[in-house]
Amino acid sequence: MPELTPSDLAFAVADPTRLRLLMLLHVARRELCVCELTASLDLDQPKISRHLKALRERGVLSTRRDGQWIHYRLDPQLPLWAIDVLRGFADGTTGQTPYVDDAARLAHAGCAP
Amino acid sequence: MPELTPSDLAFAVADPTRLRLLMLLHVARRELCVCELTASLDLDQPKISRHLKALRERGVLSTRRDGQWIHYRLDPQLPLWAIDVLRGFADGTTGQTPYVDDAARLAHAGCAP
DNA sequence: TTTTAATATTCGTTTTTTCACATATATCCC
DNA sequence: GGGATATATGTGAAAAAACGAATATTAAAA
Repeated sequence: MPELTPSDLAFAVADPTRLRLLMLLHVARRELCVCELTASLDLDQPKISRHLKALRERGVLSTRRDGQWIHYRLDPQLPLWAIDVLRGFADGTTGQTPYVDDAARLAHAGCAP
Repeated sequence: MPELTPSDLAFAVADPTRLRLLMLLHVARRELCVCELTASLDLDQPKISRHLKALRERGVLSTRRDGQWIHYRLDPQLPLWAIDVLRGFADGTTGQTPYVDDAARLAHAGCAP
């Protein structure tokens, strides 16, 4: 587990797709599988997987395997300052496009185990 | 003045030099001129100016001309969520390299008007 | 054991971003 | 006006990042 640096988190949020993933995981307040994330953002699966890998490698997300599903969540060991940063971004994105629509699609995504 | 979006702020912090500039302005809690910023980060002036321009164009920083000096500060109209994000990053960088050294050099930078 | 579903990775390309270096602008002071 | 200081910008080249499409891996189910 690499130590999370501010630059790591900055890189994490700098890409639009990664920011959407993080905001969705933050507002959902639970782990989500790749198919839920793919359905919510309405993007192709390899693209989602590649960004998830970048987030996991830098220690922002952690995973749990459950059969053929892999569940992603915000790393439970995130330092407090990182949680504060994510909450700040969440405040800035509430009510905005495309984050609202992502959350709406998640509510109807019927692919989880 | 463009509206600051979360993606704008994410881009702002994503580059190491820009993050150092923002952290320095945040901890200094006052406007700083380009020569102070250049001396504190110990980087060449065109590089600093270029990053400052990017930050100003996206609404993160604002400027005040004072003769031949141009003073940069965190835009006083930053939304609350953006201030929270910057404070989070500031918490994550306190005591770390190179941010500590930047602040130390600022204390001895004798170039301001 | 073949098939199906979920997820990950490889590869070559394109786009984006950053950089160094030179030069330009602007202001002040003489 | 001419020199000195502070700051900004123009220009390619180099580096980094993201991409689409095809394919590989893994586990469950039939």
